[in-house]
Amino acid sequence: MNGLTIGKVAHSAGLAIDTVRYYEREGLLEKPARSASGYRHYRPDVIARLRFIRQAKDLGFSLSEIRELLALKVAPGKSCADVKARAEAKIADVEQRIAQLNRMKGALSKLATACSGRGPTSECPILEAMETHEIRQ
Amino acid sequence: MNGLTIGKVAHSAGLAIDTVRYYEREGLLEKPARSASGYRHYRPDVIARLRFIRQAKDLGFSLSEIRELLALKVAPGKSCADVKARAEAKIADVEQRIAQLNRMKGALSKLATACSGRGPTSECPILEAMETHEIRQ
DNA sequence: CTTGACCCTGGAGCAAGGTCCAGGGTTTAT
DNA sequence: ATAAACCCTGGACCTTGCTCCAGGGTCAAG
Repeated sequence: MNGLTIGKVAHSAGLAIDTVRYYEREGLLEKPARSASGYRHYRPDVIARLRFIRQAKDLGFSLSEIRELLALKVAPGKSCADVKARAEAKIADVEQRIAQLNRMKGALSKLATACSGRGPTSECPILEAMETHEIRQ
Repeated sequence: MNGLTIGKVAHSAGLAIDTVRYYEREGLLEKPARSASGYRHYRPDVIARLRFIRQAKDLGFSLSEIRELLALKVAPGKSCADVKARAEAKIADVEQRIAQLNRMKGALSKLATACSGRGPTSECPILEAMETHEIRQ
């Protein structure tokens, strides 16, 4: 057995083996080939996929949102307009998140510089950010 | 009873009443005043606080991270350098997230324009983003 | 040819973050 | 003065996203 076993891909992606099997069950990963003895055998590109999943999760996407992101691909020929529309919706969502994070960053910077300054600063500048716009509808 | 009851603040923040009580138990919200009959009675600024919590959660912060963010305030006089250091650490984290999201956005844009073009596009351009850098340590 | 490191399945268990009663008071509109 | 709409507490229950066995094969090194 000289290929990519589950232990190897899990390790390269920084995940537990059980997590990889869990993602397979949840449909985030397609079922891999099996060796004669039943061992899972992966193609090298699943590692990138697993890393993507991990990072998207850290960014606050749920597994079903990630499933949708991964499903967005140009299946040559059909439903092209549909793919485009969905991609654009995701882009809008991502932009909202970025905007929120920028507001939060602004508040944090204000807080960080408040110390050096002298005047009284607002009790909790964090709350001044994020006042407008919503995420996820 | 003409003040802000739990139902009113929950509704204005877009949360369920039970969730507001839950946040109180978890220490994200300080205990409000009570009416003679035991009803919670809030000051108007909790609404901003609740909205902040909701949005930070949507951005992928856990309740304990949010608790830390809310605790960052200039307590006049002491531990100022400490507050500053913690704020700067949060800023770095936020910047990482923004960078990740920008990469994801780039991949999505590529995907959205791929349709209009003609050449064969990579099977799943999403995976090309996010290749580098980690979030949360 | 055995010992240790891996892999398999199925299912229980767990932490976070809510959500939902039951059972019982309070307020307000009519 | 009574129904409808709220609020209270305490505790059970639920969904997500893992994580951890038990019980049993497989593979590589010495």
